[in-house]
Amino acid sequence: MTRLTRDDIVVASGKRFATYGYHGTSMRDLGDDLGILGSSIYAHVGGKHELLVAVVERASDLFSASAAAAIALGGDPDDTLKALVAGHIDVLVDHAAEAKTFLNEAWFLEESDRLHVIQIRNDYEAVFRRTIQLGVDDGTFRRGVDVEVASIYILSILNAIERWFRPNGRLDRAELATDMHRFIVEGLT
Amino acid sequence: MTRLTRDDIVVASGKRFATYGYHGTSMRDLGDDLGILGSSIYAHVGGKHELLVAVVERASDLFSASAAAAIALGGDPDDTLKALVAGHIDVLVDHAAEAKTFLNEAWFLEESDRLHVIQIRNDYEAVFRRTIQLGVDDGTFRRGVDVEVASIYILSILNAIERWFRPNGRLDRAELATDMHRFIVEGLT
DNA sequence: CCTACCGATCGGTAGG
DNA sequence: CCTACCGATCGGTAGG
Repeated sequence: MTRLTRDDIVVASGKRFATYGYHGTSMRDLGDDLGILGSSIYAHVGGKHELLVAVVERASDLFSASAAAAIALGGDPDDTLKALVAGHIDVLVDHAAEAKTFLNEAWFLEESDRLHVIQIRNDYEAVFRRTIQLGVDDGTFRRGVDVEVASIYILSILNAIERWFRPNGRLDRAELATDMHRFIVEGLT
Repeated sequence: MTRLTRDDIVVASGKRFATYGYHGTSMRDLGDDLGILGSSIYAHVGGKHELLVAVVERASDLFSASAAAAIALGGDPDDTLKALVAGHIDVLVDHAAEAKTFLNEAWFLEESDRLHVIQIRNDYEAVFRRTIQLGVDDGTFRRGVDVEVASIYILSILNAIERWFRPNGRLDRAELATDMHRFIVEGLT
């Protein structure tokens, strides 16, 4: 047994926060997961809230990087949309705990940290909005689409993945991305 | 000041649970909201978990009633879908606290209550699945739609409403229902 | 519904 | 990272 790093503790925090919530997790619970005492965690971090900040920050970095990568790919608006959908799924599947904590527990951050997260989420959503707007402008998507609301619908479908998708289920992530993109573009008809 | 009823306490619990979560709510917080002591709540209920059960039960009754009403309306699958969407929006808007608690905190119910809620959610989702399947069968919706996944997408969009929709915002609930139905049926194109 | 509590657990600290 | 704690708060109860 080698010594734990701050990273180990942040990873374990993410798992606990994702499953039981920030308020449903005690420092002693966390210590149990790590094989140390709850009080020993304070050798690595200043407090419980700092762990929430660290977990949420990881997730927001991943989402931001995904959006940047989708833009960097180039292509028409529909290509960008495809990349945004696949990238979002990747983050949710590969970093489920951090993403769940980001989506569900960020509300419990202290004021300034919470505002910062809202800012990052808004920047991320703006990439979706701009992509759809470009698609409406060039005729890829239909005129009259409410760009703002459509972006929310798309992100709603994407974010809900953490509530039902299991990597070893009937669909793999590539099939999910394809099916979801088709639903977003064509709907039920 | 007249005496409080059990109902008053359940309503206040829903609001607290929706905003701060079950674990983020103490009996003393609840008492403060109601103008009584936390310990006085035990004159009306057996325990904190009982309040969560009561709040979640209200929401599940409302969702079940909405699905039953949509079915009772009759009409073709697309009419039923419209009614399901509008009914779900009504529950989320008119009973926001209970619905949020149902969607986000039911996980913290005790085993048997949690399984019961999962059963009710599954029955509710089954109404969506059957409606879409009927639409695929009669040609209203396209062949090849993954009925199970499409139902999840639709419910994802619907459930996320509690995270962004404000009744006094740019859209009213009728506009939202119309826009959402169109997005579900036609997508972006 | 309040008074007056209870034991358990919470986040966190001093010192090693 | 542990020992040995701390004050605060938790869900809950007995008795009125």
